[in-house]
Amino acid sequence: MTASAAQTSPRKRTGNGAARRIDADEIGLDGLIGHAGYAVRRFQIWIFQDFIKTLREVDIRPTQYSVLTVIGANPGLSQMAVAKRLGIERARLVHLLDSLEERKLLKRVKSKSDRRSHALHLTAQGETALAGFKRLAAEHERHIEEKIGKANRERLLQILAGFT
Amino acid sequence: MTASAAQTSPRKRTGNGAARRIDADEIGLDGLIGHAGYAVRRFQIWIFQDFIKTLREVDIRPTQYSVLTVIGANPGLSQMAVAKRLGIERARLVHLLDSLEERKLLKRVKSKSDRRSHALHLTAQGETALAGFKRLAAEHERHIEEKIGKANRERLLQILAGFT
DNA sequence: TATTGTTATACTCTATAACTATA
DNA sequence: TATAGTTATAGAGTATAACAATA
Repeated sequence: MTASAAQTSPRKRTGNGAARRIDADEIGLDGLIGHAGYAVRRFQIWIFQDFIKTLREVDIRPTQYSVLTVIGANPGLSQMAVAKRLGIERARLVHLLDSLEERKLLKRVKSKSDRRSHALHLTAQGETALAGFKRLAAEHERHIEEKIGKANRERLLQILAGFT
Repeated sequence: MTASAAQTSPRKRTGNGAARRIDADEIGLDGLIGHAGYAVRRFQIWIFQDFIKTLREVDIRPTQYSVLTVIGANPGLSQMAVAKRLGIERARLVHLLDSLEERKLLKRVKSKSDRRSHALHLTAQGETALAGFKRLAAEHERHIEEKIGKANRERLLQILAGFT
């Protein structure tokens, strides 16, 4: 990690030293270089944008995908359990589930053992749809591989395994 | 950082098999494991929370820090240039600058060469304050090292260097 | 015509608090 | 009492569109 991030780009000579237009790639980041948080944030934005674009045809966003995947793998989970596992506020999960339920991808079933809670299940339609979402998500992962390299993606997953 | 994040927790025996309470760390993520986006997003949330906590005493958030750092390293930048460089919407930057200007950390100076634009500068007070913010930010980076290891943090920065 | 800074609107997400029905 | 789900609200943050001043 060196101190300067400035990629060289052709200097524009305008004849007016003071007013020269400065391109974004000429601007130094100074202390921001070497900040893991900044790099991770920019990378995360890139990843989400690619995910959203790749799954646009099915109108599924990253959080919706994570909710469906976890319920698919653990049928009968309560809303609290899903919220805790994914780090989503339970108040926010209510709305996420509302929209997924309206789209007939999952259903809330009254729990018999604890009548306060709902058991969450994918519908048959939801199971089928999720399989399609997963194929598109795999395509998205390949985009990441193309961007940073297969080995780097693997290494990244190893480094961050503790945060899942 | 091992492959499994599950901390073992005492199983709760209720005598009611069907209704047993499921702890968050018992829930499988299925397809989410192996998704770079999910791991990166969780990591990014952890980093931002630690940054906000570490710089709470000076009331500076990650985006504010990045704006001050870039202006400090490139005095006289226009709002458009800062917005482009950091990937912030120019409409959003207006409000960010408003609050930083109210706090006397920076000032907008009318550009003489292009009277549409403002040249951004730190105030003397802003320079001094930024030095303190940088010390706290460095402390935050050490937290990351403690969390994932020094070598892994370095490797991460290398992998993501292209996104800054 | 195009660009800079600004204002405004809508939608996503986070963070809380409070309410209800249960436990 | 405490918990699960819900509703509501406020503040970030993102995404747009439109406007005035200026290029």
